[in-house]
Amino acid sequence: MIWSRSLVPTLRENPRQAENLSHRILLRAGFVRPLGSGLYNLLPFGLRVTQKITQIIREEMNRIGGQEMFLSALSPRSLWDKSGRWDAYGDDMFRLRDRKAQDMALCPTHEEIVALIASKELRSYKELPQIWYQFQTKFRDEPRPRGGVLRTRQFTMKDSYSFDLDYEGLDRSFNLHHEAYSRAFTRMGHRFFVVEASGGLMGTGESAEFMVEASSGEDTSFVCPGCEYRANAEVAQGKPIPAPTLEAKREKIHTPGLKTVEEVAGFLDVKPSQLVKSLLYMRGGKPLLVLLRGDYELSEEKLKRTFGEDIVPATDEDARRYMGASLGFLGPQGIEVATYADKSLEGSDIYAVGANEDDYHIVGISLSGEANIREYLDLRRVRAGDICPKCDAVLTEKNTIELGHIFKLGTKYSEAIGARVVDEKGADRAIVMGSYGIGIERSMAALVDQYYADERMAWPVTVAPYEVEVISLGEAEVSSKIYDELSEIGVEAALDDRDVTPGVKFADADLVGIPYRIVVGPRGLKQGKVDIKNVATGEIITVRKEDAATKVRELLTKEKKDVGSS
RNA sequence: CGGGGAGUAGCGUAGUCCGGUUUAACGCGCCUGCUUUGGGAGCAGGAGAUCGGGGGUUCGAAUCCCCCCUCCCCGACCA
Repeated sequence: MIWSRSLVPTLRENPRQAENLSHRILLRAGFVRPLGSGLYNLLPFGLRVTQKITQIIREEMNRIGGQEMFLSALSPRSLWDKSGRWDAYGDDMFRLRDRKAQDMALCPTHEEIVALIASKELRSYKELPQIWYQFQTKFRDEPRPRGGVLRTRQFTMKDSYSFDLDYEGLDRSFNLHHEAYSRAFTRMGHRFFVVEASGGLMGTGESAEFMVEASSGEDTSFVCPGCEYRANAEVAQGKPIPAPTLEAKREKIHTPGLKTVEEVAGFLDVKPSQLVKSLLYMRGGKPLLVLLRGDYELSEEKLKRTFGEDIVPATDEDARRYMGASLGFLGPQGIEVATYADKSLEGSDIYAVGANEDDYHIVGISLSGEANIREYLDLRRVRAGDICPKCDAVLTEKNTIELGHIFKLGTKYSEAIGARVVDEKGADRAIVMGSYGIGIERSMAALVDQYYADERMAWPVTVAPYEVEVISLGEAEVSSKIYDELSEIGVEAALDDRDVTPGVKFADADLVGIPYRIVVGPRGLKQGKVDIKNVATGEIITVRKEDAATKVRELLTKEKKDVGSS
């Protein structure tokens, strides 16, 4: 790569719209350019990094027997009607109409497509298991794209799908993906960890996410410092922080207009943890009351997983009809409504609650005495400070970027689309599926978060846009000779031959992050020598100019081996 | 969708509150020439803007009023 003839549009200043680190650096280094909200163009350097990421994943997918395909990004509505996702996807799906007025979707994912292929092409259990994968542009009309390339409306995904006869087979395919992902992310240089996760729109099977800690991360993970427990905030469990027991006689108190936990607790002079939040929901036309300790938040995700997707918050009218009071003054006593409590309330019995009468609360009520609780469930969102569910350490909260997600689907899509095979007894069975995804551009951004330090980037050698950059300080002849030698021995080199001052070249090199640097300048050449710098460590070695190329290759070979084995 | 912020030359900004001395300014970048070259060079000259769009008020609008669009951040939402 000859710099003077290439497009590497670095920026001297921070672009106004870029607030988070990885976005700012990718922009300034000339890797990406925005096109619209959640839309990006990958420029040459950005493309090279994503191609290397892609190739690593491809190798690891092939290693577990994955077969690469390339599926259509455009698909007819009928397929999505079969799975119910034409409706379920809502506004997140890009839809369009063809010239014959047929509804089409720009695929946000490809379960339906692969299930269709399976339904047409797979007949017998003897053809299983199969793993199919692809690198594809996905389209999702996200409500709020953010973080540059971290969450976009069009992005590249490695998605794969496994097809097994039974759930034991699915476990094997799932584990194979777990291994492939671990190897792939390790080779890319990610310092990742794996968390328990939830499936969201995909379904309800077991799933795990591969996370990287990052300041700009938009996911929250809880990590136990004492054991191996790691979970996405959506599913994380924890033992509540113990709350002091409320010492109070039962008393009804006038609390006009006070609805929030802070207002009520402050007025009643109790701790938020001594208050019960009574949250009314409606499911299938029937009311359902959820009780929660005042200092915790409900997890909508857990609520839906426990009671079903159709559960919705009650309106004020619902509250009046079933509870006899407005939202904000509800309590668990003296009512007929089905009541469930979060486990955070188990630690104590006496609490302050809404009186089920507008503008009144009751202090000192006994849940065991007056509330008809059907079951104690895990319904709250865990907080930093909660106790690990598996040991006694205190959980810590981390901002994370989700690199990949592996997910046990089961037969949801194979049933819907009719992907079936006969088993060894000749009986017809729905194929058991799994689905697995890695966001490619996001993986690049996450690496910036991990490897940008001290005002400079240093990509891991396995994914760097180029392996070594030759900086010519007015020494065109020697520089291009070294560059040619590097190219000949198979090292990916960039030659900065521009007619600009040294400062500009060094500044751009710091942004672009090529991990090795050969500086060819008059100072060293007096002794016939050049400098080789390892950008990440800052270590500089001086070698004879004739030896520069082979020395760099040697360093690279060693480092690549280290990355692969770590 | 709720809340906040921002659109002025390729980029970063000032000017906007309080309309007119601004032919819309400054830095960087860009072009030409000379000098310079181990961390974002110096001098001289030059090009580049219908001030996000539309409408209105006014003798006069980047500046005031109305409508619209776009982008960013927080939240809701989200394989």
